[in-house]
Amino acid sequence: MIDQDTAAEGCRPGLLSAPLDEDQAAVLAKVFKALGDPVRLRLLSMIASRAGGEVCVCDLTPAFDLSQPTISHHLKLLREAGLIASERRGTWVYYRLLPEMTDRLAGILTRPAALVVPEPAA
Amino acid sequence: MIDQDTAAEGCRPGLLSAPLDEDQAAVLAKVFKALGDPVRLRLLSMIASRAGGEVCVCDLTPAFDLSQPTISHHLKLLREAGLIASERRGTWVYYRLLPEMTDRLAGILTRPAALVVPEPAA
DNA sequence: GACCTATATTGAAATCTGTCGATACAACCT
DNA sequence: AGGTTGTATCGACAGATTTCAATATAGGTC
Repeated sequence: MIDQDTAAEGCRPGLLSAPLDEDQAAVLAKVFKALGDPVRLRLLSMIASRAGGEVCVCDLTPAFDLSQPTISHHLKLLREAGLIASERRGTWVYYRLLPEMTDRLAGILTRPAALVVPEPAA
Repeated sequence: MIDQDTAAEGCRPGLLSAPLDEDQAAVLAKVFKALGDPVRLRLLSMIASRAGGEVCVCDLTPAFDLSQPTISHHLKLLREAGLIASERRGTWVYYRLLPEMTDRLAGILTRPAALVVPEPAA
């Protein structure tokens, strides 16, 4: 499980403005690795784009040509990466996006404004 | 090598607004997989944050406790993911960021504005 | 309790990935 | 041409990842 507060310490300069140290790189790599699989990307997008903000596992599993344990495994990896959270209600388990993590990744991949236009204005 | 134009087709709704289809997921997963390694993340951030926009491989290799072929392999994966490009000048090879790809990823991970505040304003 | 359904965990097989040493290639310099 | 240096490719190996079938667990119903 990835600690939300250490995934990109403090001021978070981002990937693109300063070299990452080894610890930052190790934590970030786990999150990107979780995104580095087509099944998990589709699961995440199905969860994130669902209107109510929640999806039942029972709606996710049949969308793939994969066994139920395999889907469960991928969901676990997304959960351990801090990208989604789950809640059991009765027999069913519902997953929802943790937007803090995707927001953080988006920020990390965003160029500092000063670098977007490399030409000095004259 | 990932084609820049198919990495996220046309209007690019992003991960978070609509379910990805299998093809989009496969292409995107390759890019995220390239980011899913601490060595490659550090390489990318060293390249992206370098003032002149370019880094010589000869400056990258000694920054790691890894063999020269290993660094070369990681650079190749980042290149094939469309994240960086290389140019040979004389004996040395220089790598630079392709900001189109990181921009695209940042966009894909950014929530549509309508979803940022899920509470309707009353 | 016994039974059923939904989800998670376990254990094993096949494949993929990160790493290295050895070697090839490219460009420069005598 | 021959030698030296920087970078890429090859082949091999250890460890990780993806997947499944089998089983376990949680919660519901009868």
